[in-house]
Amino acid sequence: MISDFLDKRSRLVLQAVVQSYINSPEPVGSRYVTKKYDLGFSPATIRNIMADLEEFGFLSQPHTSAGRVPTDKGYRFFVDALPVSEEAAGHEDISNEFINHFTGKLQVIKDDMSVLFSEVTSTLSTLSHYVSVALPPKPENTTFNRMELIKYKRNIVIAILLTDEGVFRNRMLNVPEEVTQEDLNRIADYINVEYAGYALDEIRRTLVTRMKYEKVLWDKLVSKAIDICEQALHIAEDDVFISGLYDVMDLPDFSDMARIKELSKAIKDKHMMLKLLEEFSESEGVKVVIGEENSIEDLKGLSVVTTTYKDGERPIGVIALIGPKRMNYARAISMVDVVARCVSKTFGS
Amino acid sequence: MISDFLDKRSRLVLQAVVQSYINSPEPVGSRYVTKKYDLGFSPATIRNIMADLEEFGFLSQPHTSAGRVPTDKGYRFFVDALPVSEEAAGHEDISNEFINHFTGKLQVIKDDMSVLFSEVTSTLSTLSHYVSVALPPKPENTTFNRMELIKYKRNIVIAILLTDEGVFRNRMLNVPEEVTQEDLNRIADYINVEYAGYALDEIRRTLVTRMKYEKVLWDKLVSKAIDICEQALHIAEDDVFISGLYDVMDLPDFSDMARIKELSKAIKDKHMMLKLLEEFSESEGVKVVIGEENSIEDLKGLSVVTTTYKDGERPIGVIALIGPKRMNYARAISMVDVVARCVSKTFGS
DNA sequence: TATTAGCACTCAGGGAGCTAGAGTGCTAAA
DNA sequence: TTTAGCACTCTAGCTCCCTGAGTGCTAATA
Repeated sequence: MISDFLDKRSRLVLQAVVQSYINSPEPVGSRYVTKKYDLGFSPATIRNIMADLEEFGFLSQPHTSAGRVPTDKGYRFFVDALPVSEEAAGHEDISNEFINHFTGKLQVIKDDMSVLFSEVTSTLSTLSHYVSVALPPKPENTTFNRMELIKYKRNIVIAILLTDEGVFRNRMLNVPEEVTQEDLNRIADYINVEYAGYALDEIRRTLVTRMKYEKVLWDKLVSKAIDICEQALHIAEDDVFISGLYDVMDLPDFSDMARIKELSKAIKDKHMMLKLLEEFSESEGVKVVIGEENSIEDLKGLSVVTTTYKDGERPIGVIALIGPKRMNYARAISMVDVVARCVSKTFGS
Repeated sequence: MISDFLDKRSRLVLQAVVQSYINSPEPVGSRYVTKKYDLGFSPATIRNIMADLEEFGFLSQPHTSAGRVPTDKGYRFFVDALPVSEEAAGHEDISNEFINHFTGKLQVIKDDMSVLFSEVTSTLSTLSHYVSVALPPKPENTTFNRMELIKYKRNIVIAILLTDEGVFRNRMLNVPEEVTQEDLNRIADYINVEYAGYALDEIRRTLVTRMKYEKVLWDKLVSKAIDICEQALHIAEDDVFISGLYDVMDLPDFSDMARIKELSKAIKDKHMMLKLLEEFSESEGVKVVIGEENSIEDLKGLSVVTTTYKDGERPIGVIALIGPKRMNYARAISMVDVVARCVSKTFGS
């Protein structure tokens, strides 16, 4: 445990330094700490403590005559020491009014996943000034409701996949010969009876073997219909919602091109984002990943705050904020948390 | 006509300067022109010509001892003087191989507008290194095919709007009382008979008055169904596809934060983009808008190259590239043109 | 008369040198 | 154990200066 190494005094100083650096990204000097945070020590004492903290790896100096800057380890300590109680965590600046308003807004657009999550990410990034990312419900947690096949033109069929969560996807299928709407109804009925109530990924597991039989029993159209299920089973890259590159440009951390380029490179690769968020798709509560702790190379200079939203008790998708390591963790955590709760409420109803 | 003012010599020099500045964004000196472009004159002569060109407003000097830089008027001359013949316009660097490959790719994904246009914009921005924007087919040019109403859960109905172009939109409707699938079929049949074959915007025009009657004749559900049509009639802001902010960061023109911020601000406002592109939605062929010619404030420092794609002969949507004023117009024009042709081909088939 | 060589002039950009100030570590005193 | 004092370090910003690229003008040239 970190607190084994650090006495109370050191912890206070460390927290003061991190807090100050989060407030404004300038190396923190000993004098500044004594002035701003009334710890009851002289600069000299603070200097000694800071030297110790540096030795332990919590702080570092950009150069000899500069103040101290937190290391990843320093941020980690700071985050772990944040008050965890629901209400104390900084929710106060996110009013109940907002929660009600936002939940109401989501309620209206909940039938369209893409609108819903665009709204979620854009709200989150506008409020936080960090980049926000969201993943729609995972197929593992999505239950097949039924499929509808509609004859569209001569040899084109539209297939619509419905799930209990309301997520649905549609595809156009080219069918070789002409089929009647009655045929289509029969095929859809067959599939619906077979698969209703299964989770999409359960279906996927049995799909490959089944398809061979189906192909024999029915015509090609059935296998095409099943194909759609298959397609709906994977979260596509397009399903990663990202917003806030513009908002982030206001932060001093991204005032030079190199950092912005780095960040946009990271979030441009939606596949990578997907991988990142999936790591956290099962976890409960808000998780914070700081700098080098990140498994993704391009994010090692940044921090990520993630949480899951739920359908009832089951986490079904992920919401995250990506910002500089010196991000306002308390605020980011509470924002992600509040928004996830709103989304959960929307799915619950 | 500009060529009235300028003799051949001046035009050659002007073109050389613009070309050179497009190749690399450094003020062009007289000596450089003589070295690089063999016009058969000494630097002194070039200097005289350049001084004239500056007087006419085609060139300007960042400061006295620097070379010349094109003004908007200079670019305009350059663009107008570009060879217009199809093949000479620089298509050679976009191979037939690419066209075939790309058209094939579009063919596969053409049933999903959002995938289609994401592909179009991302391809275009990756190839050109400029920001690319696209607008899906406009409702004026979209013909109502039919609507399907599917009972989903107890009091939720899914409505699906089909058009001849294959664009369709779906919405969930809350219905107050329980309705049967038969009811829904009857309602859909009614709407389909009434509106089949009309352009979506024609429907919109008659909608308001009709709705009052329908409401009396049928129940609320009908008006909800018509509501969906209404919703589908407008191009929503979400329907503007934009890509390439990352690609553009490699250009020296956007090597400082201010420019990038400006650009992202401009393209963040999708509503504005929509307005911009709609200006060109009826025009034939490729249009170029340079700097101050732009009606949108945030784009006055940039250039826009737009064209339309067609369904048969009718232009139905817009594709554009946004880049620095010193963009490679020849290349941008031919790229936009080629891609629009590919898209047109996809709609035609 | 049109072109060019020559020349004086201008100005941005970059490097050298300097200073101010913030911050440190160490030592010795409280 | 804490603190005051002090010498030391290093960056950021400033000025000064110089270089080089490029100009405009004038006079010579074809």
